[in-house]
Amino acid sequence: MNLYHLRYFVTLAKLEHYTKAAEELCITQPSLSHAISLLEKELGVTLFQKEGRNIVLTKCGKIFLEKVKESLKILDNSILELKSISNGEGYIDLGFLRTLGTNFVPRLAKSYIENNKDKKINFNFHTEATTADLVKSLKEKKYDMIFCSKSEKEKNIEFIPVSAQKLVLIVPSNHPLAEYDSITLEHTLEYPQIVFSEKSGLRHIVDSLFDSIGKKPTIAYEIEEDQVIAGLVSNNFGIAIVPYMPILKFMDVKTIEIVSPTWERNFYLGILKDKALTPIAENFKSFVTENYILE
Amino acid sequence: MNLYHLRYFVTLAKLEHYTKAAEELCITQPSLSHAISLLEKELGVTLFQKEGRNIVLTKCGKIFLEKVKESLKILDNSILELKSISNGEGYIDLGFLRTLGTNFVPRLAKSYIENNKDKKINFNFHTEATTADLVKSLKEKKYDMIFCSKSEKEKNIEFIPVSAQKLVLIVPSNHPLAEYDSITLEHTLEYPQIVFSEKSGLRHIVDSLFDSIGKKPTIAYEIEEDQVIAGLVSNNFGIAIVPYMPILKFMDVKTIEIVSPTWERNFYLGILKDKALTPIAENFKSFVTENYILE
DNA sequence: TAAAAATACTCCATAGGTATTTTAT
DNA sequence: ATAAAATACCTATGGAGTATTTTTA
Repeated sequence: MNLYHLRYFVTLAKLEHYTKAAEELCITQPSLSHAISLLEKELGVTLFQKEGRNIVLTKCGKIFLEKVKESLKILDNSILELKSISNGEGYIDLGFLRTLGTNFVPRLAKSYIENNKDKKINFNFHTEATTADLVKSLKEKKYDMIFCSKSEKEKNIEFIPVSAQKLVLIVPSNHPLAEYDSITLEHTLEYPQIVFSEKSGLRHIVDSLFDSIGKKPTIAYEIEEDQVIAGLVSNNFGIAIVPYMPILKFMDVKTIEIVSPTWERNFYLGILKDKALTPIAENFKSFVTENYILE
Repeated sequence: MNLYHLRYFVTLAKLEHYTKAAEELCITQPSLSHAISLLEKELGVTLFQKEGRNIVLTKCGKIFLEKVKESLKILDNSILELKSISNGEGYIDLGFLRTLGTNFVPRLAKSYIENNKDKKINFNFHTEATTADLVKSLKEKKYDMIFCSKSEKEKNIEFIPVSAQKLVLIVPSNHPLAEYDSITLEHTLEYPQIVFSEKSGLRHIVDSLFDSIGKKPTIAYEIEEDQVIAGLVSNNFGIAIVPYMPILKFMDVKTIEIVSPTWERNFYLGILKDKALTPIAENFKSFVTENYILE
């Protein structure tokens, strides 16, 4: 038996005519005749019988036809899928730190999809709390690649620097601090602050920065979303310490660099060195390395 | 691509080891290696990658594996089914007159199944009201064969005589009529009779027999089941006219031939002359022709 | 007699084999 | 040094072709 023979069978069953089927299959009538008789011999049943000078499917032929069609359909769909994958379509399993999920990753994915509008591309987004967790999952092949911090000890993961995330102070544009371009954390203490809610990983980071200078800010509001915080700041609800994000340029807030204590978080694209990437993952990697912007 | 290649792929995916997989497949390692690389070339993606000195499935390999397994399972099951059919297993689509469904067909089918206990055999029973209907369906290939009356005009149907069904009178063994071996319908009139209920096709037949002599019997009971009628007769509830059936020999009733008016119904096994029968249908035909009993 | 399928044979593509090299532990 | 896979090359099976015969409307 042979895949071609099965396809011959399906076509012959459809047309119930050797000469026409052979023509459609681009083979000769005797070849088709021979192929089908081999199939019948192997199965031990007759699939077609003569009726006058034509042929018709037998009962066994009908039983077989149903299943062969079903089986070939699954196979052919899968082949098509793989061919589309080889053409750079398909999906990427992307793992990343939750903190990158609000801004960096969505923007990057959107931009990649827009740069490949002709292709069917999907992302499966997976977030985890720590780089260690991400690295573990990456090694288990759960993800094609991850966005995370650098882990020096992982020798078989390639870490490509992608983006540095800094903390900045944002204040309303009419605020007394708005005249500064840089500032120390100490100077923020006299104004009520809008901070990230306890749920956010960033809350912990900002808290420990204040701990490092042995002070606590006055909390005006606790909010989850960074953009909402920026919105409140621009409307005079307080000042806030947030990760730098491009959208701040377009909002009515003053963005001020924090010079002491400094905090900077560098992010990397992590890929298993010896793992064969799918074409789409390879493309995405190229896209990221060619377009990564250290803001 | 090739069915063998797909099977090679599944085995290799299972073992993730060329040498072992080649051994299990009874081919050499380079042949397997070559076959898989052909498959990869055709699909345009890599299915396996080296990991140390061994190999593992890639993401594409996993996607493909699922579908190939699914597809081959359907195909292999169907091949097995056809092989079992070629071995005389499977099912027979049997059409017959409703009147034969109470006795003749069930007994015959049961007997055939018992004669082929080693094989998985099933009957799909289909009843229709008239021989004309059955013949129509047979020609439409709805049935493998039918049990019906003879239709002389159907030249491309083979009618094999199978069983002649006669009407007989049954009376309790201590009944006055029990001394006779044959009788006319006229002589039954003076005793109350157990007759088939209106639902039964036989009621109509018996009624028209009485019509032909211009009389009506005294009805004691109306019953659907022929065996129940025989049971009532043996227990002195009345006498009855029923089709002859072998079980009467083993019941406490006297069976008396009706000599006037006579009624006999001959049944035939009808098979399309130019239709290829499945092995099981062929077997069943032989069984019927070798064992048909004209009682 | 003409249309269709089956049969007989011939040939070449390719699946699979043998020998060897490359790669990684 | 050894286990594993890849590569190069060769052989032979069987799938498909050509020519012809058989079947039936």
